[in-house]
Amino acid sequence: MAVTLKDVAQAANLSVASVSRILTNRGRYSENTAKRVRQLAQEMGYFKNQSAADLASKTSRAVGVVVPLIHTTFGDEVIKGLYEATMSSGYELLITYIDDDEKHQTQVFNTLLTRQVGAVFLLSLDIPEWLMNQLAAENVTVISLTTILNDRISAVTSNEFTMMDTLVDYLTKKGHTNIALIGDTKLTTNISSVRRRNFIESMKQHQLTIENAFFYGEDHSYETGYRSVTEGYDIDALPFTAVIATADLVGIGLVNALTDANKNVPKDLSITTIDGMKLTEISRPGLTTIQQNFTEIGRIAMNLFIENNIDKQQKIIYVPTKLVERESVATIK
Amino acid sequence: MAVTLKDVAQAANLSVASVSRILTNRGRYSENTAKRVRQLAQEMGYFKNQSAADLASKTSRAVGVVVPLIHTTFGDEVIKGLYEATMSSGYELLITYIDDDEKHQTQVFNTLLTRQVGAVFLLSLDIPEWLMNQLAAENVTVISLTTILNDRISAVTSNEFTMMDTLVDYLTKKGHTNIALIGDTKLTTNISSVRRRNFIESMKQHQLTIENAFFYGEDHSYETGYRSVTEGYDIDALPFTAVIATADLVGIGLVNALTDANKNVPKDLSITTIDGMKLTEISRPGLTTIQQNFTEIGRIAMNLFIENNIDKQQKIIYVPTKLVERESVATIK
DNA sequence: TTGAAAGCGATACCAT
DNA sequence: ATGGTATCGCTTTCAA
Repeated sequence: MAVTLKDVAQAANLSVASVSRILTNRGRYSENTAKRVRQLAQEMGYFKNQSAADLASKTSRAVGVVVPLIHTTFGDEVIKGLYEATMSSGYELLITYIDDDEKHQTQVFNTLLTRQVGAVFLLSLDIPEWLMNQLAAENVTVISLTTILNDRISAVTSNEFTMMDTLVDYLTKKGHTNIALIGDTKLTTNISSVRRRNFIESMKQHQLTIENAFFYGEDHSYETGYRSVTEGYDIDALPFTAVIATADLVGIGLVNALTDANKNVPKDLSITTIDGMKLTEISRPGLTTIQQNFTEIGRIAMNLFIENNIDKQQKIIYVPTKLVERESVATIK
Repeated sequence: MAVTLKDVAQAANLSVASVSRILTNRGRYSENTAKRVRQLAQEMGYFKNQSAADLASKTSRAVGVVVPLIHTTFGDEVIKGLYEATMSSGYELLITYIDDDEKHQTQVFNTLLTRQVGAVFLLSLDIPEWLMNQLAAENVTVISLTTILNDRISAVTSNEFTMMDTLVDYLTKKGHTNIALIGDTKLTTNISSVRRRNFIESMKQHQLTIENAFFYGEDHSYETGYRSVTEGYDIDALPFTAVIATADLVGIGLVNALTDANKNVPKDLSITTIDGMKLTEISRPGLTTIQQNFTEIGRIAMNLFIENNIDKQQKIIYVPTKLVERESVATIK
C-alpha cells in the first residue's frame, strides 16, 4: 500500500491538515516544521494521490489534446509546444487520437470529460457540431490549433491568407502566372476550402484570373503530390509553371515524380510548400516554403488557456510565419 | 456544477449504489431498470468523475509514457501503437517528455507517480539508476520500448543483433568488405554501444576484421550523416564502400552530402539504414533499410502490461523486422 | 435486485 | 501555527 498523507502526519506527529498545507505551500505554517515534514515525506516515499486531490479541490490539472490519426506530420511539434507551456503550470496533458469513426470519437471525448479536463485542444481537427455542443455544455474551454473552426471557438494558428498570399506574391514576382494548388483542395471541409478560396483571392489580387489557377488532390499526402503530375496532368506538357503544395510531403511527392521522369526542379517546374518542416531542408533541391511555427502555436495555446481561464470570448491568435527561400523555384522571363 | 451519480440516482428513484453498479456493469441488477438508468444518465449529461472512481476503487486507469525530447522520429508511431491497444481496455495514456535535466526528470516521474499510473513505458530511454529504484519501490510496471535497458526491466524491441547482422550479411553478399557504422556510435550509453558491439561481432562472423570496420558520429542526426563524409572522411577517398546508418535521417544526410558533392549513390557509396520509416521510401535513391515495426512494438507492449499485470518477471519480446531492398546499394565485384 | 453506509486520500473551512 | 472535520463523487461490502 502506498504512503498517504495520514501516514506522514502520524510520523510527523501532526494533523493531516497541517501536512497538507505544508506540502501544497498553502496557508500558514512554520518553516521549521515544514522542513521536517518535507524531509519526512521524501524519506517515506510519499506521493500525493492526484485523484484524491482533484476530487477534494473540485479541479483537475488535466487538459486534453485531440490529434487526428492521419496527417500528423506536425502533430508532435505542436504537442511539444503544449507540453513546454504545461511544465511550469503543473497541468497534465491527456493526449488522445481520433479517426473518422463516430463511435470512437464519442469514446475519446468521453474519456476526456470523464477526467474533468479543463480544456481540450483540437489539433487541426474538424469535429461534428454535436460534439461541439457537448463540450460547450460541459463548460470546457476548447481551443483549435492550426485552423479556425468557426466563429465561436478560439484558435491559435498561422494566418492562412498571409501564407498563401506570400507564396503567390513570391511566385508572381519570379514571373510565374500559371500556378497550381496541389494537395488537399477538396471542398468538403472547412480547412481545405479556406485554402482554396485564399488561393483564388490572392491570384486575383495579383491580376491573375481563375484561368491561371489549377487544382489537384484531396489530401496532404506524398502520393497526391506524386500522382498530380503523373496521373493528373501530362508531365511533358504541364499547364502551369509553379505549384503551391498544401503540405511538405506533397511537395516531396512532386519533386520525386519529376526526378523519376528525368525532369528538373526547378527548371521544369517550380515547387513551393506550406509548413516548412525539416523535410523541406533535406530535400534536394531544398524546397522554398512558408514555414509555420508549430511549437510556438502549441505554447501560445496552452498559455492562452492558463492565463485566461475565465474569459469565454472567442480569441483568434495568429502566430507569424516565415518565407524560407531555397532552390526549388526558377525565374521566368 | 456537473451532474453526479447522486443526481442520476435521485432522478431515477434509486440508490447511488444501484446506479453505480449499472453504469459500471458490475454486480447484479435488472436489465429493465438498467436501461432506464442508462437512458437517464445520457439525457442528463452525466459523466463519471474518474478521479473519484479511481480513488474509491484504489486503482488507476492511467499509464505513463515517457518520450525523450530529442530523436523522436518514431515516437508517434510507437505511441499510436500503445494508444490502439489502449482503446479497448479503457486505459488512458499520460504522455510526458523528458530531457537531460535531472530536476525536470524528477518532476516528470513525480507527475506520473502522483497519478498512480499502473505502468510506465520508457521510449528508447536510458534512465538513471535512482529513478529505476524509485519506480520499483512504487510497484509500477516498467516496460522499455525499442531497447533493452538491463536484466530486470521488461522490454519490447526489435532484435538488435538480427538487424545489424542482416545488414552486414546483405552488404557482404553484395561484395562489400569495408563497412562504416555511422550515426550514434558513442560508447557512453547502453543503446549505442550495443549496436557498435553487434556490428563488430557480425563483421567477425562474416570473416571481416576490425580493420574493415569504421565508425563515425555520436547521434542519430541528419547532420551527423552529412558531416561524416564531408568532415569525418575525405569524400574523394573513402576507406569504405558501404555504410550502415543508425537511423534513417543519418542515411539521408549521407545521400545529400554525396549528391551535393556530385557523387552518386550507390555507385560511389552504398547506403543502408536502420529504422525504415517513410523517409527511406521517399528518398532518391530509395534507401535499402532494415525496417522496424514501431506501431507493433507499442501495441504489444501495452498488451503485455494489460494481460500480465501480476507477473513481475522480466520479459523480453522481440518484434520481427524486415529488410526492405531499394536502390541505395551497389554490387561490387 | 436494491439500499445503507463505510471508506478512498486529499482539501479547506472553522476553531483553537 | 496547528488541529478537527465535513466534503468531494464514486465503489464496494453487507444487509435487506
